[in-house]
Amino acid sequence: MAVTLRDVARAADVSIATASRALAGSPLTNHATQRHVVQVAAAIGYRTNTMARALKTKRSRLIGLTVHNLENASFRVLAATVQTRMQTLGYQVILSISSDDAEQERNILQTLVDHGVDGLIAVPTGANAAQLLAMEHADIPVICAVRRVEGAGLESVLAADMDGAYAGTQHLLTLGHRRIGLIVGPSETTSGKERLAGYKRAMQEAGLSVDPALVQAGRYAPETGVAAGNALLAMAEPPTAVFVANHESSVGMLRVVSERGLAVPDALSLLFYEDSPWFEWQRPAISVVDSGAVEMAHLIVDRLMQRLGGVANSGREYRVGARLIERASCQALAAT
Amino acid sequence: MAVTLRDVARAADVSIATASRALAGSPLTNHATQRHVVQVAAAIGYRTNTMARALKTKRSRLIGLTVHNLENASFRVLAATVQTRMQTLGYQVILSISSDDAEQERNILQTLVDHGVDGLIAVPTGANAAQLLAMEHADIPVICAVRRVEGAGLESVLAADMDGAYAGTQHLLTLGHRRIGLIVGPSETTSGKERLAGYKRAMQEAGLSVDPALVQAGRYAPETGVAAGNALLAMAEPPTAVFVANHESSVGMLRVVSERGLAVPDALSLLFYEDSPWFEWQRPAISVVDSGAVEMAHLIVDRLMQRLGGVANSGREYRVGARLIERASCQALAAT
DNA sequence: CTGTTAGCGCTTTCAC
DNA sequence: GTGAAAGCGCTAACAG
Repeated sequence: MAVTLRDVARAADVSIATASRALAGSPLTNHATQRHVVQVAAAIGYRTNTMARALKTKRSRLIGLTVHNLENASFRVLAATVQTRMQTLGYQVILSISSDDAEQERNILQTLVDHGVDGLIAVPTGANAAQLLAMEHADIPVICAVRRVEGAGLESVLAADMDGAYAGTQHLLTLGHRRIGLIVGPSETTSGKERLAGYKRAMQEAGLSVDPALVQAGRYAPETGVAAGNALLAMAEPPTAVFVANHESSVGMLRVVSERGLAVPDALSLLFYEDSPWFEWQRPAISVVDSGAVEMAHLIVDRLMQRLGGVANSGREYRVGARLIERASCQALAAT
Repeated sequence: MAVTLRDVARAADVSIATASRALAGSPLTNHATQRHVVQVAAAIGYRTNTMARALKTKRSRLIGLTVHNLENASFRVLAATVQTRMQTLGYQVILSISSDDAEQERNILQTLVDHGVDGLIAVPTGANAAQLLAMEHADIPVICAVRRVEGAGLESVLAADMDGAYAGTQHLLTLGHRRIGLIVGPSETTSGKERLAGYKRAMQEAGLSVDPALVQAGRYAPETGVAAGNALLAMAEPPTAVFVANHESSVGMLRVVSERGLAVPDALSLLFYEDSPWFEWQRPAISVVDSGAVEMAHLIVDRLMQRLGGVANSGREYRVGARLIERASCQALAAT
């Protein structure tokens, strides 16, 4: 059997209550006994039983983290960063993968509540607003990450997708490009919608009309990249630059470019979205609009810690600014 | 306050013990009362408090999972697969990232024990054998994944790296290649050592001597790929095929090939290790020796469930066979 | 088959 | 400042 507080108390010749206080560093303890107890505890290898403590205090020092998957770079970085930081803050994270499925998410949330998590960081599917709200109501702070839950008043930290797409498009515009292809996510998704809006805004501000044939929306998958890329490059008057604002389809686009033997950036400028180690090592290295997954993760942890510390739900939405990383895949359009 | 077993008992007009049994589906319960209790419990929204149960039963239905990072494809797949399957089996997973650091691993293991995990799946650093053994001793089964802990007698499921490298090399040999470059991991790592051994065995069986200049060992990082790739291709008599058995350096090698303008597979055959979506979408699609991360993950879960079910530690080492996936990057060497 | 009872190991009033 | 005692919500003997 493991050594319990009772053993510590006995060994230190104090009451179990005093032992508890001493270990908790309570201010109502004699400094000398305090040190003594701590020392004895260490000597006999005492470890406080988290289950017992959780049962008593209703604080498990566990937090839940749900993501759609671990393949997407943002989610992966989120998972790694959140777990690493929470660990140093004395919390453990229970990871769950929802596959962006509402039903699965529902089960996960229930289980997480059952396990008494103190807080939740969720990349939500968007479909379980009521349940998320119930958690908040049960004093379990929830922070939405990357995606938002419409009208639930939950704190969320998101990427500044509209600004990012705007900045990316503008970069291409500044380089002299006029026919700029866009490959983007489905318009049902927030990021798909917002990135498209950013692109349109930049185009319009530049006095350009948006050619519908130039914007290709599709699932976040490599296949989208090849279909959209081919559609774009097969046009009678193809774009001189393509902005792939759909991370997963980047590979697909890369394949199309290689199959068509197009030289980047001479024959075609390429700009991707969300950085990945691959892009930097690619030849030519790919310029990207990075959405700041690491920074988002940090902000998320900061927000959760505030909430865990007792700060009320601000219901606020935070945005982490995108950043343009110029590498070698975009070139000024040669003057005609 | 949440609804407790006491509330269920009261509402169903039975004792708290009977309620407990009924909910647990104990065979010592009248079928009618059983159903009644279950029904009442559902009606009033009862959820068993896992902390209380854990305190009593010493079973938390939590398992620990430690990986070096989430970037490596094998670890990532392991994490995703393990969590998904364990969830369906009624367990939650506490994820921890060790960064392949012995000290961090030590802290993590301690914390996991403190949280009362029922079992552990670890990609070990190899440095904390004693602690892992102590866990086994404390009736917490541990399964080592991907890496082994030397002489600890822990159950491990590993990739068949020697066989994989052998098969890969042989594939190239069969294609007529004689000068085959190898980029491999550090010889301090099991996989580095074993893959090198597999390569050597294949070469020797083919009656070829191993040219030391043809084998380049280095860290699992892109940089290794460019350094090693350049070293190989700058040789007076460069290899006609390169086997990159160091996953992380694949990108680096790809860059070198592209910078040198080498046509794959015409001028150089390329074979990678551990599959990644990128390889399939690359043009030409890259052939790989896949180490079967998904299969490993499943076997790991199976083993852990056995152990959790009471089966004793077999101390056995399992190997999941590698599989050659032929795509378009390897070509028969043109007859001279 | 069901109820009573005794804790699991800890925190936290409440007295002293 | 310290101790005694009362549970947190649950399971598991032990009786009946």
